Amino acid sequence: MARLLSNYSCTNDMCVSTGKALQSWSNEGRNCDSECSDGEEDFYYSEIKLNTDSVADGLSSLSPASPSVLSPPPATEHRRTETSSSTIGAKSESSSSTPLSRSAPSALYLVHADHAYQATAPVSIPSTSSARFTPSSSSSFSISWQSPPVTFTGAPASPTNSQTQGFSEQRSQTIPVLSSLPRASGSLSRKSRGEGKKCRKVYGMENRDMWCTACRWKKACQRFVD
DNA sequence: ATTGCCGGGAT
DNA sequence: ATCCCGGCAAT
Repeated sequence: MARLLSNYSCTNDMCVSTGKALQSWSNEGRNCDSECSDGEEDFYYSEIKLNTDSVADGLSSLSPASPSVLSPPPATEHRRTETSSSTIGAKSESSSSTPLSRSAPSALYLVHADHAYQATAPVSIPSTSSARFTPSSSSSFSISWQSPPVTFTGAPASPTNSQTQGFSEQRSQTIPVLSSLPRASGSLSRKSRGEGKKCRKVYGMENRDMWCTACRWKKACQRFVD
């Protein structure tokens, strides 16, 4: 984590802020929370689908120098561009959008991490894709997360086609179900506290910048609501 | 030891 | 209002 931070903030000289490296980092990560809180999931999901394919492709052909596929500038740009439009806009932009960033190890690492989470979390949702997207094969990359975040929320009635559906849709479906039936299962209701995995567990400490706002603030998680 | 989150503090 | 952490309970 330490190295991550150091790489992260000081990679470009945008860490002008004195000791607030960590903070600026987390903020920089994604600030579109107020507006994207809802579209957030959507955004992720779509990106994921796309990335999954890209990754797969990249893996199969994996050219030594094909960042265009593995680390699509748009994706990265998406997250950072807006943020910096106020003060460090010029700075960060120039440093992050320049070809240099692509060759910069830190940048690469960063991108990898991003993809890792993006690819893993959602990827584990579908059961079919996992067949060809085995963890072992992905290990060649840098993905090493826990598997399936999703789950039993709809376990009893899992058959729901929550595969192609939008994330938000899936949720709206899941919630009602959850509130209407599973609450009473005596055997299964043995979880008094941490119901499912929350942002922290799913994304991990190193990706703190993609937790839901509440989780970042140590408040009750609002993404994986119980 | 880790995780989720209340209560409270800082801006 | 936004952002974060100390510290606790539950695990």
